[in-house]
Amino acid sequence: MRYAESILEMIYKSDAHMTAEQVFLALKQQYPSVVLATVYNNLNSLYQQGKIRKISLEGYPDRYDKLTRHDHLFCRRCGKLSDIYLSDITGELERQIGFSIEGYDLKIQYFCPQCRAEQRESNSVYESE
Amino acid sequence: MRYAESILEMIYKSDAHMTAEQVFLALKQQYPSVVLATVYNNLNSLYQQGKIRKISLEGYPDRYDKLTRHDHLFCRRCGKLSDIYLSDITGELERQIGFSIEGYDLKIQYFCPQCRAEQRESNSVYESE
DNA sequence: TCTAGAAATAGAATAATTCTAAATTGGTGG
DNA sequence: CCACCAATTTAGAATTATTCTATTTCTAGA
Repeated sequence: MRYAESILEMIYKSDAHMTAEQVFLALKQQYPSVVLATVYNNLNSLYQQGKIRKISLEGYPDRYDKLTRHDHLFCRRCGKLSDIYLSDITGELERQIGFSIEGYDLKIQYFCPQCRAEQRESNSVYESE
Repeated sequence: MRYAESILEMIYKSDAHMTAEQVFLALKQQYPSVVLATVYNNLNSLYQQGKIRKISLEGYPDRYDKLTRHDHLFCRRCGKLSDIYLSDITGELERQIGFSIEGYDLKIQYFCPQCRAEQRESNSVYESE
């Protein structure tokens, strides 16, 4: 795992929700010989060890994220993902469920301001269902 | 949208978190001429109209689900997805965030009892990190 | 009945991810 | 210092899910 440390650091320093491809491109700057499959190997291994998060978004490639507690806003229209810091509900969940959990992903669906505006526009012309 | 009603009904009657492929196979029983692309078209259109949920799981194809409020338990090891009924926190989220949302997906990561057992087994032989 | 628009079909294309096999690396004991 | 082993990386093929394009079929209204 020659690259695991660099990848981990990269993910923790950024809040860009990087895809494997993006991690690959960034890593390539430092290690030009690295290939995409290696990045996938490393990311999967880090994920399995529970050192990073993996975020699946419908219609977009998987993204990797730090474990640092935070939640996500996901725009249903343009797919934009942003961080939002809400209080940690792990304890509450465990109490309700009755056993311990590894964590949770809270993805809040909304329409970002921009998409909201564009939607209003199109509605004013044709009244869609 | 000849099939939209059937698909919607199928999703609402089942709690199997069906993939597009599974919906396709089930629909084929009734309409042998239907093709997978049509199922994708219908599912996407239903999703865009906000009539069904789409669940993305890392490493598995997308699944479709009813809107009926419920949350998910996702086994980090075997990928099994099960429903869990926790109280609706939409109002609370909106209050914390300050604007209205379309909904939310709460995916709780855990190790299911079976995987928990298997993990204990392997740990008893080799102490892994 | 004719026409237009919407949806379905067929199958090719794309994109993300995994897999396989071979080469490389790093560490260990002789 | 060398040989060996296991783990990792590399290269590129393969797989899988999903979308796209072009063509055909369907349906409702003129």
